[in-house]
Amino acid sequence: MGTSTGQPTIVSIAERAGVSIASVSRVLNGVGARRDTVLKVERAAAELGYVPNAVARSLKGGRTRQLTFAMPDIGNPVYVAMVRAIQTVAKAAGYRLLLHSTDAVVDDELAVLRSLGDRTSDGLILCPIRITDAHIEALRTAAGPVVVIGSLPDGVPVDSVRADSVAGAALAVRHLHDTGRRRIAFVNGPADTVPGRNRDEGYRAALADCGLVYDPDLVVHTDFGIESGAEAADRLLAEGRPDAVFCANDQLALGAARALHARGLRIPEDVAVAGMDDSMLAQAGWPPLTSVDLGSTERGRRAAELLLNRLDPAEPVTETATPRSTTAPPRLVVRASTGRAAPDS
Amino acid sequence: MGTSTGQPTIVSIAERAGVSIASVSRVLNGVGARRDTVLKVERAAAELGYVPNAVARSLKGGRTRQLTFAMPDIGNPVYVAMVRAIQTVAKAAGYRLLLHSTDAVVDDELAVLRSLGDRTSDGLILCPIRITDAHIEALRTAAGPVVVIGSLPDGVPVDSVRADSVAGAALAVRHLHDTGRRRIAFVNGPADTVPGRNRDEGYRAALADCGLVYDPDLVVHTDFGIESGAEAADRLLAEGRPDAVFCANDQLALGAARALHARGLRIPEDVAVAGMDDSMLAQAGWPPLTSVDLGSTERGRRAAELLLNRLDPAEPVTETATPRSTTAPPRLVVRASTGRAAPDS
DNA sequence: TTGAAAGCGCTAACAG
DNA sequence: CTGTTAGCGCTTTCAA
Repeated sequence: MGTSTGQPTIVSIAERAGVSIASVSRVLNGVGARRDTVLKVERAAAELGYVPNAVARSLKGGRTRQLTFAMPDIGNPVYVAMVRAIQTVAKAAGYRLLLHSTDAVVDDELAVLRSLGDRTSDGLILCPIRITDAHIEALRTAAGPVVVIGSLPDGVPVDSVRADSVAGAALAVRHLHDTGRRRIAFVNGPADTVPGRNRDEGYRAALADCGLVYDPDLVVHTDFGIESGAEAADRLLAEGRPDAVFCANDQLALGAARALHARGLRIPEDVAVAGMDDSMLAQAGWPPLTSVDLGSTERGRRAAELLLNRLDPAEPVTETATPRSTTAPPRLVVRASTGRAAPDS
Repeated sequence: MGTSTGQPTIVSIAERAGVSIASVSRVLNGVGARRDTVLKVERAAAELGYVPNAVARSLKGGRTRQLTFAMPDIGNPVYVAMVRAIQTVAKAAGYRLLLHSTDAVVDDELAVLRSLGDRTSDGLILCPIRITDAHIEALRTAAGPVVVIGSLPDGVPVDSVRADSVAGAALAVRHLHDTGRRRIAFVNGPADTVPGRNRDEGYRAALADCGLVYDPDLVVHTDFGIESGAEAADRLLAEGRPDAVFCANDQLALGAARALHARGLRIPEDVAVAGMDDSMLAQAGWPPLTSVDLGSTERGRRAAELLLNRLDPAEPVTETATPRSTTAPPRLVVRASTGRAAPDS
């Protein structure tokens, strides 16, 4: 029965070409071989429709040429931007991208970290929603290179890429002040997350900077999402009489805009609205949303580059290697939602 | 010097536990073993922090427990919805998800199909932008199970999941007619794609159904994207005086809405706007967009299920197996952008 | 119940 | 330049 069923392997090629499997391997990898050997092997491979088995290669070589990206929720435009950037860099370097949605479940994030040990991928980019002691421990003992998108405490030997949401929030608040707003409300995300705390810090700092006082009636913490933004804005409108609403992300801002529209308030004449992330959503609404770009794309790109760099044989991961950390600068993108206030206001 | 460096393997465990690697494997796989053997092995494994090497397992078992999803552009909310659904199903079944952005490049799609032969993943979900003869050929000779999200010609032995954009477009047009519109413009995507043709078909059929005549001045073909939608709407407004604009996806609709706002036209009082896909964008704008849900999530889910079913050892892929095809029913989601026309119009 | 050994498909060291 | 062979880490006969 000659050749057995199934996919062709180097053995089938060797048989067909009448050479050894070693020669097949050499030809296929472009290592030296006699002209007619090359020809025979190439012909046999083509006739058989041979495709090298990547799994066998990985086992032998110890590398899968796969990268893993784990983030809380692929439904969030911010993570989509990251995926896109990472995929682009990975593809260019000949790596495949493995996607993991953790649904913001801590145990899931830890499981992903541990699963680095199964050698399924050569490295991991992790975007945790929160960093617990368990995270730190898992990061210390990770079985392979990891890059974290987010803020890590000092002393954790892991590369990271950060957003500067303190500065970002400040950019937005100052811009609102510059365009004449004095009662700047703030719809923030959960208070117990790193980004939440940072944005709050930026908001307060910028207020002080502009000579405005912090008014608790003008601040709401909620979870992310359009509905939450609408509810939060409703509450603020009733209590605080703001002339601007600054939101911790674009979804919240879109929700706030909806609430304003529903009340017949004009944006930006009556109330200005600004968001954060400058996701694709910022341009979706009406009026287009002023937003602070925290560099999602840039962070994804840099994270992928850092990781690939660690995978580069020239720069092996050593316990003693100093962790590298870069911060993507925020950028204010001004659109119609924060035009000048109406003169009579 | 005793145990060598690197990750622990079954060999290190065997040494430590004082048993053979076969016993280690058995214990780790829950196959019968004496009580104290089990204990010894489990202790050694725990102490060493052993994680099974998935690559070696794959080589032995011939399955990677990975699925590949290839689509044109992860930036498009429709594909994000699919990724999300696929990831959920895959995760539940113990499969990882490999993501491939083809950037709508045909050669890239074909390369992905061919790469099925490298055994990197057990199956492929492909969402092609267009189906060429080369696609058909590659699908016929695919080295593993494939599910196509899109419309395949008869006779191609591949499972597929389709959207019914003909019926979907008709739903929207009839709804616009029902709410009193009579000059219903249509901003469609490229004419040379299957979805483009289908939507056009649905539009024409529904017009006829409603007793309206097809007016070329009310139809524009463009590519997808917010800007394109705005430009198209501008052109239509100048030439056709429509009282409704139906768009082939939500991005176009958002663009159209922007153009209307910019001209001071009210939505829906002066002009109604409807989109397609019912993506997250539909709820982002103001007013919230009426949109036809073509079942992106549903299609992703079904595609993943079909694929997993083919991977199930009980139902092996046979050349003679009849390809299965399901169609996700469209659903009209009515929101404020298509409220009744102003009585005086 | 256990151990020895074969083998998944490939690469690379070593002889010839 | 070419063939033989060992081995990547694991599962799975086959004997003992």
